[in-house]
Amino acid sequence: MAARGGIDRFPLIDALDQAGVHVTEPRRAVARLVAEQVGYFTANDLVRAAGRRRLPVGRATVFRALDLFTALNLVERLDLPDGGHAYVACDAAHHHHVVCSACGRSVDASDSGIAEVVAGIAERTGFTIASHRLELFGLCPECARREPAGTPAATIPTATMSATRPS
Amino acid sequence: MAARGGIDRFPLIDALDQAGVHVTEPRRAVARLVAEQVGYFTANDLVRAAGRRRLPVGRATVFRALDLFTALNLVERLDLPDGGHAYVACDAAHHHHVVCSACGRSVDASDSGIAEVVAGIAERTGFTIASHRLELFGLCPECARREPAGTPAATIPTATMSATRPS
DNA sequence: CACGGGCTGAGATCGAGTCTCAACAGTCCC
DNA sequence: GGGACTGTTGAGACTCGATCTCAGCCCGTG
Repeated sequence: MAARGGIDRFPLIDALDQAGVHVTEPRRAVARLVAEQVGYFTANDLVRAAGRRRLPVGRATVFRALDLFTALNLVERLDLPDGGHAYVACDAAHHHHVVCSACGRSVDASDSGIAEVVAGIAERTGFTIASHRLELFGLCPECARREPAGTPAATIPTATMSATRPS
Repeated sequence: MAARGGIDRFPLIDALDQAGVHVTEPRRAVARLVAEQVGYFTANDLVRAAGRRRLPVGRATVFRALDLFTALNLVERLDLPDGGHAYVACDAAHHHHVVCSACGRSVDASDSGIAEVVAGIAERTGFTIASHRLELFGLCPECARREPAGTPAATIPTATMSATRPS
């Protein structure tokens, strides 16, 4: 529930504009829904949310918009351990996410230092590394405080984050 | 199926044994199939392979066996860049995978250096990182030689990883 | 030998994501 | 101002990977 009720200008929408993509009403609606999500969300979450609020967006359009956002690096795709997929809104710059497996919140983490690790692995294996993905999961400060280590109360399945980027 | 003279013994099967799990014929069959795979494979690859060779394994059993193997860390689950899922057989020790996107071969890579990166991220974000996973995609030395950088892997022979999947 | 628990297979079912296609909207050109 | 064009949309059918159900079977145990 981020900035709501304001003019329809979100970073997301600005970015669409800048990317030379048509900013249509359905896309705006999806962008708004994305901006309101806390933590990660699935495509179906958006479809349901849109339906609940009678927004003018069809299911296919939600998927298309998410594809578009993903292509523009405005949202990042998560791979849940259960095989499903989810998304998180984020900056366009390449980075990784640390996902709280209790509340689902996701925080950006720069990948400082990983480049060297990747380079090292490339050298050792002889592979030409085209992209990498780093997945981190654990507990955010709040949840860690609420559930001292060891409490298996986490209801949300451990989400694994993946930011695949061409290197 | 090759070695028919004697009891089939694979590291996989030994591990099942040690884990106190029943080593049944279907599980043995799945283990054998897994051991025969080159590179990564999907659950469906195994199902098809089993069917092709008339092995006594049902679809559900393949999935169950893979779950079991995954739980025992005998097999690692990969999230392919295209959102699909695959598996690779591997050691139980923690490590990472470098996957060739042309031939599908997967090589283990020690995670030297990543621990520091993860620690740094944990410190910066305040998260308690429970686990991490790093996956690297690129070209193995052979494929890189065959397809010099820049050449789009138009004719991917075996496993396709980013484009279409054989139907 | 009888019993009980775990494992199995076949098929039904679920559900995420894709594809098709006609209709529509916004933009550009004349 | 009008017409044409291109890109977008929505509804729903469809695909296909994955899971669930459930009765039957097998193995180890007492």
